Formats: sequence, C-alpha cells, structure tokens
Amino acid sequence: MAETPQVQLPARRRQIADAARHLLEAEGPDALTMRRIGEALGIKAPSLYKHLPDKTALEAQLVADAFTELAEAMEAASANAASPTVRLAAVARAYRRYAVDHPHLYRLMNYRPLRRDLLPDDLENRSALPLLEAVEYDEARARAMWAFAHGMVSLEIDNRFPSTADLDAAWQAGLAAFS
Amino acid sequence: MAETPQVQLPARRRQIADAARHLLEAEGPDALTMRRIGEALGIKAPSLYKHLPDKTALEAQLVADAFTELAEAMEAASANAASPTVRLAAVARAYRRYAVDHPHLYRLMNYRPLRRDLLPDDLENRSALPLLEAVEYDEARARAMWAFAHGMVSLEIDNRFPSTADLDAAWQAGLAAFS
DNA sequence: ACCGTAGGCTAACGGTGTTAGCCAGGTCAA
DNA sequence: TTGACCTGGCTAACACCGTTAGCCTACGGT
Repeated sequence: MAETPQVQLPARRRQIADAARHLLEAEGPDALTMRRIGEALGIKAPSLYKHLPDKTALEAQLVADAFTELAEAMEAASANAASPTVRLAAVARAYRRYAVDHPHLYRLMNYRPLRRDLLPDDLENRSALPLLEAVEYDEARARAMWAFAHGMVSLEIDNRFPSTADLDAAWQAGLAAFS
Repeated sequence: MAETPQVQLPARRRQIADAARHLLEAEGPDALTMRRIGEALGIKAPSLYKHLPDKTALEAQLVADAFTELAEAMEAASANAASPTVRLAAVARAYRRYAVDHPHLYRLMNYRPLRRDLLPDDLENRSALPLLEAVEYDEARARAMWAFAHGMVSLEIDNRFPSTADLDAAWQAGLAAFS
C-alpha cells in the first residue's frame, strides 16, 4: 500500500511516458506522435525505440497509469461512505470527475481496443471493485451502473448533450434508479 | 415519408459512400483509406477528390446514413408498443441490435467528434425522439437512459464485459430502473 | 588499455491524406 | 463541323506518420 504507484520503470521510459501524457492532455491525440514526444525530450523519434518496443506499448503505459489513478480516486471516494447509497453517489462523482478532468486520457482508455496483454492483470478488477461494493455485489446492477456512468461521461466529454441539458439532473435520475 | 432515405446525392458520390461503408463494415476502420476506396471502384485515390472535398465529408456521409437507419429502426420498434414500459424496452432492443450488427459504424458515429456542421440538422433530434417518447418526455430520465444504452452497447461491442457476464440481466436491471 | 553496451544519430521505407497539373472524351454553341 | 468548355480520370509529388537499419560516441568494467 505504501508501494510505488506503478511497477518500477526505467527512468528514461518513465520520462517518455510523462512527456507523452503531457502532450496528450495538453494538445489532444493528434499531438501524440513519436516525433513530438522525442522533441519534448530533446531527442529524435527513432531514439525512443531504444526504450520501448513501439507506440502501442507507450499508449498501454498511459492507459495503465490512468486506470490506476481512476481506481485510486474511486477507492478514496468509497472509503468514508456511511451507506451504500452515499457510497454509490461518491464513486460515481469520482468517476465523472476523473473523466471530465482528463478527457483525452479517458478516451484513450475507453475508445479503443483494450490491450489486456499489455496491462497489469489486476487492473480491471481493481477499478471495478469500488462500484461493485457500492451496489453490494449485485453484478447485473453493477454492470448497468457502470454502463450508465460510462455513457454519461462519454456523452458529456464529447459534447453530445445539448448545452442546456441539466446533467446533474440526469445523474440524479440514474443514481436514484440504481440505488 | 415516401421520400428517398437521404438527400439526393450525385450517383458517383453515392457509389463512393457505399464502397466506403462496405469496406468499413467488412474490414474495419483501418481499411477505410482513400486508396482502398478508390481501388474498390476501379479508380485511383486522387480521383475521389473530384467528387468529395475530403475524407471527413465522406465519413460524415456514413455517419448521416447510419443515424438515419438507427432512427428508422427505433421508430419501427416504437410504433406498435402498447405501453410506455414496453415501448422503452423495444426501443432499447432496437438500439442494441443496431450497434451489435454494425459495430464499426456505431464507433464511427460515437467514438469521435460529431461534425454537426456536416450533418442534416434534424438528425440528432430525430434519433433522440423515440427514446424521449418512451420515457414520456422526462428529459432527465431520457438522458440517463440514453447514457445507459450507449454505455451498454459500447462496453459490449468493445468486449469490456467479462465473457461470462449476463448482459441480458444487466439490460433488464437498467430497463427496470428507468421504467 | 581494451571491449561491450547504452543511447544517441541520420537515412530511408511504406503507409496515410491531399494537391497540382495534365489529358481524354463528351457536350453544346456558333 | 468546329471550337470551347467541362467532367472525371491520371501521375507525380508533398508532408506527415510509425518504424527499421546501421552508424557512432561515450562511458563502465575487466
């Protein structure tokens, strides 16, 4: 629990991941090119391949970091909850918060095939757990709630709702329905 | 109502859209390149630009067609519904069906910025209407239900649920919650 | 003092969307 | 009939992408 956030990475590789993440969050997915990442570190793109096998591995690193952070945020929200209803609302709020604060990262996690082979294998379980607890281990309800939350934040960050839409009301409707 | 499905397009442009759609559905998004589309029509990629301004416009065409079809499917499902509860279930079933039958198209519609400027302007309203009717014009519940449905099919077509998951049960849980 | 390796580099390849410029063929008017 | 114009093909090329091959420099260890 007092362990490092991710599996220990070679320092240079960590720097690359950090630069990549900064580019993605600051300028969006089109800026996430090997040449741009190299430039941010003062080296040329081909040199990056001394540290990673390919771009897919780098993206997987970003995704793994993001899943870990999201799980941590939900765990923290879940910790001090008095009742299941309160806990569900708190976990949902943390989920939404993370997505809205990191939309490009959220899309990288969720809008493309999940490379489970390149990720730590407990990641999915860990990030599913807070929600599962909050619905008292009712799997069907947990999956429905997960879908609702994922749908809500997707539609929100992609500007699919009318600008006049009361999203808090929609969240409230969903939470009430699943509590 | 007896009108053509889309706004009348020049024949060649319609052929291009059809070829593109076939490529996308048969081989996935990586196959949707201007060169492949040209090849399917027996012409070279640059010649396509005699008929369209750019690839974005072509994708917008596919998206517009898909939204129209999805709206039609939901309208048909909605038509013969005895009660609101039945209607909601029928519309949801039609939505899921369309997404599962056309996953690549569904992602093209939903996993990237919506170019509203390139789409017919009543499209979004039209495809929102069946669901809105089914929840008797409760906007918050409509948005929550939309998010739930979008989340469910996204997670399903992207293989995010465990293979053992009972998706019908999750749908049932959601529908019950929103009825 | 040597040797191996770590980590840079340049050049290049095949792919992408896209533009410029050329040219054959058909249509239509004078 | 002839000339003009337009439609819709073409090739060549550009800038960018991820990636590979091969070179070279500097450092660490025996």
